[in-house]
Amino acid sequence: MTTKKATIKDVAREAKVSIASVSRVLNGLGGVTADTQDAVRKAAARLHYVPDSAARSLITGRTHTIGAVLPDLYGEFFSELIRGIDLAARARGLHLLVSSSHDGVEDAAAAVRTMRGRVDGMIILSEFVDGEFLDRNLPSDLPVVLLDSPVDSPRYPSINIDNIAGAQAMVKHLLDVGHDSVAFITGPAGNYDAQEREKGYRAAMSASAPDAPLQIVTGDFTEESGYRAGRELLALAKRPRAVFAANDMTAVGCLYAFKEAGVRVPEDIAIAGFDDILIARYVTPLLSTVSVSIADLGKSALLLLTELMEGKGPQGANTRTLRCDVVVRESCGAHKTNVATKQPPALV
Amino acid sequence: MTTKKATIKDVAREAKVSIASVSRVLNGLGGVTADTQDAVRKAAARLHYVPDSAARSLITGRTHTIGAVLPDLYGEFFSELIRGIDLAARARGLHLLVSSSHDGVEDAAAAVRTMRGRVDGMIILSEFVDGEFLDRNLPSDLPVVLLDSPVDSPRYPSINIDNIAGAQAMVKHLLDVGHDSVAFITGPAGNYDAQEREKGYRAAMSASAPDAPLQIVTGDFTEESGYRAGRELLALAKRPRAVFAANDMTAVGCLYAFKEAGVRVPEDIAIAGFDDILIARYVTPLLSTVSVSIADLGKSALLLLTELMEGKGPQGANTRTLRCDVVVRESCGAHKTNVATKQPPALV
DNA sequence: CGGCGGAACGTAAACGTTTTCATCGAAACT
DNA sequence: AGTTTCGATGAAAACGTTTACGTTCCGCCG
Repeated sequence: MTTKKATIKDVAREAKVSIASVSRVLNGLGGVTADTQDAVRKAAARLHYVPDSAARSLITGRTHTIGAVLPDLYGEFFSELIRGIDLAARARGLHLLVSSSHDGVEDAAAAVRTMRGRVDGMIILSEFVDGEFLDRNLPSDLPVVLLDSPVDSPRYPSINIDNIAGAQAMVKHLLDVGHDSVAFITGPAGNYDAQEREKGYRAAMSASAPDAPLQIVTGDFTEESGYRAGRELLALAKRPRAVFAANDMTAVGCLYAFKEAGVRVPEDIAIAGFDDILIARYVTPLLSTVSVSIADLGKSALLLLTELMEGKGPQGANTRTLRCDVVVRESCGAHKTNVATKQPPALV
Repeated sequence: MTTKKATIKDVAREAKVSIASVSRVLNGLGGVTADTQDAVRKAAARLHYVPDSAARSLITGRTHTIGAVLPDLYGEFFSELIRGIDLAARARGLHLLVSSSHDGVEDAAAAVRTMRGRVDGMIILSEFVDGEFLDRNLPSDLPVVLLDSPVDSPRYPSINIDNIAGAQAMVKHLLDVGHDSVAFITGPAGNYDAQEREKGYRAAMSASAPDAPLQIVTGDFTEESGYRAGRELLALAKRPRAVFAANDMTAVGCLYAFKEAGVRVPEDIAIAGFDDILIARYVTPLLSTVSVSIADLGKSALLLLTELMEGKGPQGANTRTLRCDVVVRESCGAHKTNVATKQPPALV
């Protein structure tokens, strides 16, 4: 329809006012007669005027865009995380610039740097970033919120999942149900979440079953590693009564190993995971796990970021923690109270 | 570290040259002595200079950003789609601005409009858009690629999944295996994909089993609707030998309905779905389905978009179609000759 | 030796806004 | 009525780039 793109000058001419007045009207700054407002609005509509965001950014220094840096976009976790961020961002009129799939620290640095100047703030979830990394790659005045990061610096507030408490609660649950020995399948060596979950396992064991031996086999968050770990556990002289895996995919792999060997779950060995991925509701038996409200994580992150962007320093603690909940299904061998949990997640 | 943000002027002063030369060097335009180049590069590095993208966009009219408009970000499909787009975009040095979760046509229009001027091109997947919608909400010179859309306009090229062929192939497979009657569970009434898949079903039936009755029950892509549809099918006087569901979630719901009723799958009734979601590999029996390379869809879309952005009109047809493949697992009751080897190592 | 072409580089205009400042008239005090 | 105050408005500067256009200088050919 529009032949060329209309600028603020065109609108001013059309409305027979100055460009300053047009700007005032369109930004709702006040100090303009109702008549002028009307004239400007009409003219703008007539010309299909849309303010040029580049010019606006140039002079105001704000982009109304926030950046999300993630290690990947695939999988439930990131998918839902970014959805939570996007929803909260749109509610505030902010755009979302995403960047993912960083193979190494250099790749991540490049991603972060190219976002510089294009965003008003960033939400970063990456194993590669630490305080020094940020100091080096970002302007000191750019608000940043870290997700799921061990960094504890006053300059960079972070929001973490309460892995320790969640893991601890699940292991305690397994013990309470009557499983006197609980083994643990670890996650990748360097992974922060995995380390925290192991801490929770150790804490629960030493608190509730100080005499039971600690049985720990290594995994790496993949289903395959869970399968291997399952076979390893079966080969043990003294089999554990229950297994707590660092995440759900590992638990599922372990489950298949047991099934294959004819070991019944949960009658012979109980299994529990962490994350509450969708699959947990579709395997047989239904997988007990620890659930995290990932969308909430994204939303909280964006909220904190906007506070930062509005100049409010991080109020209160600079590290917030997100609660997680034990979800009892079938695989942990507890009484089958709530089977209704296999419903798909209709809405959030 | 840096006290203030350095501008091109600062670099020019530091290197004792003009800003024009700085620009030339940094953009690799040539016409500059090796000496000057060196001086500029050194100065820029010393000051941690990063060009202001807003100023650059203002004068060049390019943002090096592409926008992705999706109905949602949740679920495997969108998750992987956006990942494919992001990967391809980064490979070309383009940024990705996402916008999702549009409840209605007005919401979508607002999203599309606010992106105007912030992006060099857009990839749109939305049931709300048609040619008229785009004409109304977008500048006529903005390159756009439509995904999975019935719009067939020379101005707006689109990339579609070959739903018809995929559905047709799957239904033919079910018939070939020996199931003489195949029922169909539909998707949401207005959904384009769902309609195409139904067409495929009808085509296969009339081609390979013209005498068999068409048994069609309605669903809406949700697991619950599949469950209801399953019960409906069981109540039928003449039960079908096989069921083809418009998507995997529906198929899974149907599967549960059968299981609950003591009907064996695939011995009593075979089931097949569409999409090849992750869950298809975890239900019992393993779900046969039609797989689509979603990441490829995203990648193709971005490729086409970049061609458009570089001025090349849509070469060849303005509608491209992406192939899909029948994945034979257990639920369709075929002989387990070709158990695809791309499965996770779990259940064998 | 004079003019000429071209390479290297600088000056300044342009991009489309926001915002400060000045101007002007009218309303509101004394 | 004179002065002040204030609200509405416009002119112009500023934001940080890219780029068209000059300028300078050098080597080269006639």
